[in-house]
Amino acid sequence: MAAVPGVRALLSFHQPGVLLHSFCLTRALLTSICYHRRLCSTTTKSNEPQVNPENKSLLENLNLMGVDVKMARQRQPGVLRKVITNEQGLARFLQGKGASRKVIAGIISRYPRAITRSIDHLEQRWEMWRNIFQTDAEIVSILDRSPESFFRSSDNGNLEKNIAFLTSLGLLTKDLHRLLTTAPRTFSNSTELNKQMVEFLEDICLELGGNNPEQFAKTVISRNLYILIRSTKRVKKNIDNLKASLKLSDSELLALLQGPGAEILDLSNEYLKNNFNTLQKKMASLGCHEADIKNLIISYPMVLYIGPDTLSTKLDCLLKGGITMKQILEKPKVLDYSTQNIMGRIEELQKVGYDFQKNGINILDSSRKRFAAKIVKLVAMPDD
DNA sequence: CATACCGGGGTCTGCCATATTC
DNA sequence: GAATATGGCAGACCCCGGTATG
Repeated sequence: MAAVPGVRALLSFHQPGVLLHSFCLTRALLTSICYHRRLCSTTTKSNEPQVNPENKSLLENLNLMGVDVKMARQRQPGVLRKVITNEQGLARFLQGKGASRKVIAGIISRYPRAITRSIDHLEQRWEMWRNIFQTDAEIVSILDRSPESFFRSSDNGNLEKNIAFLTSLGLLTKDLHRLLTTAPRTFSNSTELNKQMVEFLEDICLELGGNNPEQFAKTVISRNLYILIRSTKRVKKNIDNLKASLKLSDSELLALLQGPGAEILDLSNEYLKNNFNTLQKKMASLGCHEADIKNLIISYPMVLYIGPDTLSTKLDCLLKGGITMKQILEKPKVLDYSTQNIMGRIEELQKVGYDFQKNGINILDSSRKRFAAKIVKLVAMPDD
């Protein structure tokens, strides 16, 4: 089917003609001279070309396709020196899936090795992705977003094993869909690597006295879709740090990890530690006790996800609006909303004379729709 | 009926370093 | 020994609504 035009394109664009050949020699010579000039102080070796020349017809081809060749060269220089490539086939293939010229050019610019994949390979891989996605368009949008996720591995067998493995964990198609959408790299990991993370999570569960490690791993993964593209080293360090800095018991930690705590496990170690320290300082300066900090983090670990600056301005914004730290500690979910959103709401509420002390702050933790509806009512009946 | 509680959902790559393969 | 394959890293929230409850 599509393989035929692919092959034709391949042939028509890479005929090793005489002109091309002589160019290659010149190019090779120049490259070799440059190479030696740069390294002459340390090298006194042969005059054979050390680096193959770039494939001129390939470069022309890519230029015609609108590929950013400079970018491609910077990322994967070796690809541009290959004699046989499949850029035309790839382009046709992707076009057939609904990708625009611009998207295709962007894909090749950012991940040049894509043009080394055969049509058969592409079709097979696409089919496997299509088992999880409803439409080609969804896949195209992910390739546009992150070409590397799709093209980095040439091992379709491994992809198949990954899908089988993830399914065997009890993840449903719906979960796989979310996983592949959010963290497509997971599927290009070696199955071994994914297994390591799952086993690591299961071990953690057992160490902490849990009795359903499989369920634990599954829960953590579906709560934090990035887990599988992080190193076990990183996740382990975060868990250790949380345990130590919060002085958690095993069962407390277990509950935290399979609960809302899963969401912060993939953060970089330094970032998480740093956020913890700033939060601690900030809260201490606001008169909170150590227990308050622990409670806050256990009930709302996402507070550690928020960067120091954001968190600081957000808290200040709430306090300035007449809300107390005690209220925030009781309803930490208000911190979920953007500072801008909170600020706007506080302003609107002040206009209608809303009393946070009397009515609480739950109103800040509601959807736009609900908030707007509430405001309408408050305007109509400002007293109650 | 309004609100409080609670859980779910979207989204997140592009680069560098090292290992492996050809 | 090059090109490829794979692992790892830093980066850094916000929003919605079903449903129990009172």
